[in-house]
Amino acid sequence: MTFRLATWNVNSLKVRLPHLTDWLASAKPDVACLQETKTEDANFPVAELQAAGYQAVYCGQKAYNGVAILSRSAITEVAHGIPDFPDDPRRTIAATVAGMRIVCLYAPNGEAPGTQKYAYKLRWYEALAGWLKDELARRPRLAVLGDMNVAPEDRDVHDPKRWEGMIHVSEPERTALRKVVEVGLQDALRLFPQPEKLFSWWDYRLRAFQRNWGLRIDMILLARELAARCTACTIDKGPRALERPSDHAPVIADFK
DNA sequence: ATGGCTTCATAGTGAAGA
Repeated sequence: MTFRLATWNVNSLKVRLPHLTDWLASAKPDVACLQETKTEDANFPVAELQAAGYQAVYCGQKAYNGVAILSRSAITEVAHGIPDFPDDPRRTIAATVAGMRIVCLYAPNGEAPGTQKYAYKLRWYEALAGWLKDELARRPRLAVLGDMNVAPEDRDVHDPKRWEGMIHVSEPERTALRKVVEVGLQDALRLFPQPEKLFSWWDYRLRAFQRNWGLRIDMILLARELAARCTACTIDKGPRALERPSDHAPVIADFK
């Protein structure tokens, strides 16, 4: 039996619903984690996704943030927020699907080094690492998917010199992400040989997508047991090339 | 490349994203 996990920052579920349902029909993920739904729970498109074959758990708000987990099979043990972290909870949702613990994340943007939002991003990451360490100890079949808002290495940046020290690339952010990975996770994309210049986000401006001026900030992180079963990890640039796209592309991982 | 979109909340523009 094979299994497909995916993550996609849709940048407004309302605007992107046609792209999402088309993509679900073609990519056929068993589980899809969504970020930046920007949708209050009362307005979540439950019926449309049900018609597409997916049940959903979600936690959203008006205008900003919002996360969801879609699944073809039953979703249980839903949890919101990072335990013991006094934060608005609409950046994380976790659930159990098919014996796997799925954590869906929308990491803070951070604005720029030196700002309050940047300090909050680093605090959020520290709390995340603590939570995931406990989660992994309790649930070894752990998969963490989402928009991490950090490009982990220079090869994940189209122009590292240009981006040096900037938001998404600064050393404190990279250290913060590395501490999350080091609780016992592996970056699924790097389990396999990949082409160079592989990104998951491109600025809306300046025809950045056409020029492949991007960053790899969306990822799938796997506990050892799941990494051992992972057969492929790819970034699906298809939806980014459509009219009125999300600025992010989906990341997909396959399992045997 | 030094911002030149896009979204949302609004009812003019401004905030925020990355």
